[in-house]
Amino acid sequence: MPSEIKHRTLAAVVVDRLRQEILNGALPSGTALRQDALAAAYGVSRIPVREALFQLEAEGLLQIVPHKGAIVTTLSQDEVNDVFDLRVMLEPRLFRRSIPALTAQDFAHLEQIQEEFAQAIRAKDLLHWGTLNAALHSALYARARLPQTAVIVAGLLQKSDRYTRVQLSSPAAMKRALREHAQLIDLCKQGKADAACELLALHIETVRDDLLKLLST
Amino acid sequence: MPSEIKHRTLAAVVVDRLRQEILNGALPSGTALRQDALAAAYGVSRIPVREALFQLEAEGLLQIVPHKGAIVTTLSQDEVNDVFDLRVMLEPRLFRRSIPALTAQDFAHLEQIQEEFAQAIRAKDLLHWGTLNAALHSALYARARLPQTAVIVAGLLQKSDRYTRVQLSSPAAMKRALREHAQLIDLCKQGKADAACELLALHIETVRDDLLKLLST
DNA sequence: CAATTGTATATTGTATAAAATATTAAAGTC
DNA sequence: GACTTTAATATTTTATACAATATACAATTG
Repeated sequence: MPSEIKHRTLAAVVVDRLRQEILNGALPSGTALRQDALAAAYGVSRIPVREALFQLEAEGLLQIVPHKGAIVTTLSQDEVNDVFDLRVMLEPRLFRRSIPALTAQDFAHLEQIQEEFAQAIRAKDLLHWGTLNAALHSALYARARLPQTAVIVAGLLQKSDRYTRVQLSSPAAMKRALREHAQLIDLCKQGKADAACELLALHIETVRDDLLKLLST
Repeated sequence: MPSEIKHRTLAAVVVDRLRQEILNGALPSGTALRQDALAAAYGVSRIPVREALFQLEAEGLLQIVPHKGAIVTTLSQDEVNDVFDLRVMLEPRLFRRSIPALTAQDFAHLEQIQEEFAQAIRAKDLLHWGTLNAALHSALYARARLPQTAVIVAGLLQKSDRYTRVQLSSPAAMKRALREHAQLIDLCKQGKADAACELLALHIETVRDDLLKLLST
């Protein structure tokens, strides 16, 4: 049964696969997840499936009702607004503390993500686009040394990702994000923290507005 | 089985009891939790214990290392600062949206918590003090209709509670909190949102400063 | 003697099976 | 016919048993 080389726990493997399917939209909002079916699909018993479900509930992707089951959650328009408002508040705070401490290695990492980003756009690979977007934002905040905030923002990025990757497939929007990310990195290198943070807030609000425009139609 | 009146799932019962013990300080930071021992102590099998551990890890109270075990986490002084900074940013936002929508029933609930609060102070019952403090803050934000923020703040309140209830046992600090809570409720009733939010931020910062003073000595 | 390798033990991770609970359908009563 | 009760079924929850992994320590080798 062990198909992979890595010795991670099965529960962790199931978490990753289930999360991927939810974020992809393969398991849309409202889908009821039956432990038996998931266990059979992944070729494991129900114990690691249960543990995966609990973790994903903690991440906010599912809601578990005792003795009834797990369903994939949905975010209302108000909740989407809430998520992006929080991002506008929290991400610049991380960014400002991170900028002066970013190393050459960090910038190399950022450039690498940007490269993959551009490739994903060329290949119209919108599945990975969301993940890369979250990775780039996280990389910008790598040196913030605010672990509590970082964990919260990582969760918000994931929730955003779930919507942007499904809705925001327009090449124009993706290219604009790429351009703005490049500007953010440039401003970092120049140490222009104020301008960078201001642009970051605008960047997040731009994505939010694009998303809300699509959701309202 | 020391089961309660209601038949919740055993995992949920274990979660509550373990969390209580961690917040109380009965299980101090760094304590290694062995599944077998916990199962024996609570008279259940290891399955609900495991699920409880996973949930508490998601809450940030434990860290689980695969195949090694779970240990009770600790918060550095920087992390405590981070938590309180987040509270200062997020709680007034909830408060402002909640104030105009608070009902007479909400105020009755607040008064009730205040009464229990005062009783806890008189009885020097500092174990419940932290829980009541979190309950009162949450009640202030009951009508904010920002579910994502509410979940995050609830987590922050719990993390704060873990420290304030152990360290901040001074009757003077508790009485000051009681007085400031009363002022907050009064300002709400008068609809003075700006003043209320300003006082709330000061209130949180006051608790933070008291706590840091104790931690530094 | 230092380092490494092998073995014993303890602990966690997973599978299988039994118990508890909710849902559905049918039967009976008014 | 509508409503309640009750049996049947499906699903979740928990317990027990087994497998995998890590840790500690002894044994071996250079």
